Amino acid sequence: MGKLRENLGDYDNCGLASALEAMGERWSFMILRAAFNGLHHFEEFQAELGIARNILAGRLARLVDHGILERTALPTDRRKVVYALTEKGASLLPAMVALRQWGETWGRIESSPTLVDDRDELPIRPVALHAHDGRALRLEELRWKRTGELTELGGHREEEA
Amino acid sequence: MGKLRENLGDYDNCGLASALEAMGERWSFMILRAAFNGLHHFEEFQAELGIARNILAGRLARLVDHGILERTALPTDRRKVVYALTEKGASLLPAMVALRQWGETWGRIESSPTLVDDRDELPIRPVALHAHDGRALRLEELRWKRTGELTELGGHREEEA
DNA sequence: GATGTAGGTTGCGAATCACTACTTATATTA
DNA sequence: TAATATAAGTAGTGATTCGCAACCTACATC
Repeated sequence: MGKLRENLGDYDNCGLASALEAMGERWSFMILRAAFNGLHHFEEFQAELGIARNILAGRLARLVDHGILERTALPTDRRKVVYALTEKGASLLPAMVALRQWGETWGRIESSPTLVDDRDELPIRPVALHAHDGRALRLEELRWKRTGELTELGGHREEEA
Repeated sequence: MGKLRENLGDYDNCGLASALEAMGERWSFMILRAAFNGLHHFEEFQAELGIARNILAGRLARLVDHGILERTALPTDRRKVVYALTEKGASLLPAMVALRQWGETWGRIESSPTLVDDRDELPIRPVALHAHDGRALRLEELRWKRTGELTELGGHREEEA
């Protein structure tokens, strides 16, 4: 078996590291969740999450820096600042929901509100991986394709004894 | 070891907070990614990620505590320890891939290897949210349903000025 | 003008991270 | 068998970040 692997920790080449660079800090995902739930103001986030104010200020600034939130001063009340999800921020929804579903499935979560389709109020499907034709894919059915080479994913490598 | 920090909110008994409790620390997702890529040993993780040894030891112990990795001593070489993904750990794949895809889409990632269907080597679909019948859902088509009540998601609240 | 509100910043102790050296147990080699 | 190498950690040490509370500034309201 080839020893070809991805170069982990290489920020230039790894989307996961890049995502974590923006979202990997403590509270970032909870802030995003609050934003998805319609919160827009510093004091709202602070009250809802119970996060320390300096930490919240730092996180919001970072999320704005990364283009996940957009910061706008409200013209009707110049004290107020609106933090709104950008398209980039909103596109984190599948990742966030996948994480949330995982937590619900495996954690001791009692009764969380469920994400439902607005049209029929039926719960959405669990987030899963799908082939180009829509088939659901399991771990064993996946590979990395790296410009001509193939690497097994999730497989066991022999111990070189 | 364990939780010296306060828990993230207990935000509505939220699955997201629960997931972050297990996976929210620095390096956890990168370790998981390495595990998905077939790494099994302490030294492999350490060399690949360049993470400090004490931090790695702590993270691995935590992931084992949370049932994401399973720790087994290798009988053929009693120095070696195998860290393997559990079912719970493996079920983080959609969340991880969603994060990764987001990072690839929005970051300045050059050329990552692509996840492909093992059967036809075609790239998998971007992770997305789907209704019970398989329709793709956008943010505007979603609501929280909370045992009887409905909460708008992503909507604007009125400024109570 | 006085008071309240929104969105921060500052200081400081506690907790965590990261770098390096050390340890312990096992395996391999001479 | 002794010497050396390997695997998986621990321990000591600073640097960094977190979290709490108090404070500050601009604006709005009374």
